[in-house]
Amino acid sequence: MRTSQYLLSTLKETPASAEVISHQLMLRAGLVRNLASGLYTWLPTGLRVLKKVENIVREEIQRAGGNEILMPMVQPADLWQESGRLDDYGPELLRLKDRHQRDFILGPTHEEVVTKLVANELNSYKQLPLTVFQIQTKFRDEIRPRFGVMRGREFLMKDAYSFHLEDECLEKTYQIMFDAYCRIFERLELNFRPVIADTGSIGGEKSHEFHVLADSGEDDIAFSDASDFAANIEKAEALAPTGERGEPTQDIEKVALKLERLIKTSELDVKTTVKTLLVVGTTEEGEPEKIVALVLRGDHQLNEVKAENLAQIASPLTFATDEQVSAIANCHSTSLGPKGLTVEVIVDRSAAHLSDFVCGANENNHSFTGVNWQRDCGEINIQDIRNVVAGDPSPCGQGTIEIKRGIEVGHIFQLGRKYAEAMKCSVLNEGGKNQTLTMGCYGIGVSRIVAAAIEQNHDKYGIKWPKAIAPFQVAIVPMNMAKSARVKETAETLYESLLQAGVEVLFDDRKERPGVMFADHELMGTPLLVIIGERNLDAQQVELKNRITGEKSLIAIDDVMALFN
RNA sequence: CGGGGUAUAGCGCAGCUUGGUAGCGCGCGCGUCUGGGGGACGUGAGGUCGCAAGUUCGAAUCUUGCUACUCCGACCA
Repeated sequence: MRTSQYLLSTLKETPASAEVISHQLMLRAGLVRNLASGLYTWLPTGLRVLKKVENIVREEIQRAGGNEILMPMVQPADLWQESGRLDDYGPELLRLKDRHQRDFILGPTHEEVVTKLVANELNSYKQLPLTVFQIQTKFRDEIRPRFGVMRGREFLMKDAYSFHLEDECLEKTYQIMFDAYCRIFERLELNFRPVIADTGSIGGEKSHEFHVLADSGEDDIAFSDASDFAANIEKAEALAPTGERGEPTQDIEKVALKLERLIKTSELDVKTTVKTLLVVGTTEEGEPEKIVALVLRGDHQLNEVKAENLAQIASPLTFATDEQVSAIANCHSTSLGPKGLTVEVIVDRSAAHLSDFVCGANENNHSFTGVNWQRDCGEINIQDIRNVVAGDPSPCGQGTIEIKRGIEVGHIFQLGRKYAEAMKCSVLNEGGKNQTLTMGCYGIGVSRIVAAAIEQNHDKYGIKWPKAIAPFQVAIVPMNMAKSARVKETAETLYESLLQAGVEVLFDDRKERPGVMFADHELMGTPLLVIIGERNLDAQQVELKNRITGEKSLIAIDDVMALFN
């Protein structure tokens, strides 16, 4: 490709709307342009990268036994009614009507369609196991699109689905996919970690997320410093403190200060206090709303996913209103404490291990000191409801927890029979009886990977693409070609040879000054520049510059082609 | 959806407080010089100041309403 024919579209200045580095560089290097919130046009350079990522994903999923298919993006709402997700999925699901007023949705994922397909196509256990996948545009009406293509509303996703008669077989395919995912991210040269994950709205039993480590990531990942253990903080278990809880040594005493003031004004260690949160509990139909108290050590944070997963607590997690708080405790939420509450009290393991602790007194601006669970608070339910923090013992039993930020680029699930049952997806088994299938599903955010790769590979000059996904392998940068017939001829000849050899080459044939060309190619992250100038032509040499290492070297013109064999 | 911010040329911004000829830098066109790191000089093109209504002799500027974008929280590949 010649730059004179190419939509280069680089920007010297950073657009004000871009916050994270990958978004800034994607705009500056001319990879994408914004159309509306969360919607992006891919320009030639961006599309080249996107296609390369897509192809690596495709190759590895095919190698893992996947059959590529393509399902419609527009799906009948009936299908989602059948699986029960039409109501469950919420406003993220974009709903639309056709000219006959029939209800449709824009596909955020394809469990329904694929399960229906397989239910129709497969009759016998002999056809199992089966894995199908597609690489296709998804639409999710995100509450807050941000960070460019990192969280767009429309995005390119690889979604694979596997079908099995028995769970053991699903386990095997799950492992094959897990390995395929590792190979994909290794080929992309990304610094990634598979982590134990919550299954979220897709549902199911076992799940791993694949995270690219980057400070701009939106998830917290908990790692062990001594083993392979890694989990999304949503799912990382906080172990109960070891040893026996201390015996009460103090009498309970009321202090005329709220907890917050007490911590600020005295030597009181926040780790000897507990905080109490009131949330909405689950109720049977017709019952009045129920409130549940959650108690955590003062320095710990509530893990909302863990709380939601408890049977007593309504999902999504909802905090009690000020009115509900005063109805139950006759005080502000800042003076709540577990002693004397009439609602169910769920206490985090660490809070439950305290003795002689300090808490709110359920009376405005008053606290208790010297409180003890058994003696003062009666029946409590002990659960793991907090976020792990750096320094906690790892739940795997080895080492301590470290926390890093990650970008979720892949997620694999063992779905089990949830969708197969709802969509009546079954085959005849060896005994000639109908048997419902069990399923796995495996997603990769293809467009998000492009942004994640930039987050991990850039410097002050621009993008430093991993080799496998650079938009061009090499750029030819002639010095003052307009004035030097020799430079022009050398550049043209080399360009033709590279094209012949099937090398992805960008020939910068613009009448630009060298600085402009260098800046553009460094911004775009082309891994190798071949610089052709009068200076070296007498010796029949050209200069090579490596974008990643910054190394420059001279090489004989005749040896350039050998670099690409 | 809640809470902030912004909207003036392709991009980055000033002007608005105190109403009166729409500006700067980059980019873009043309010309000359220059030619190994976003060069210089000259000369041009490009804007119904987000939209609508109001106040006023007069609105980018004041008032009201709307819309879009964006940042912080809940959702997720």
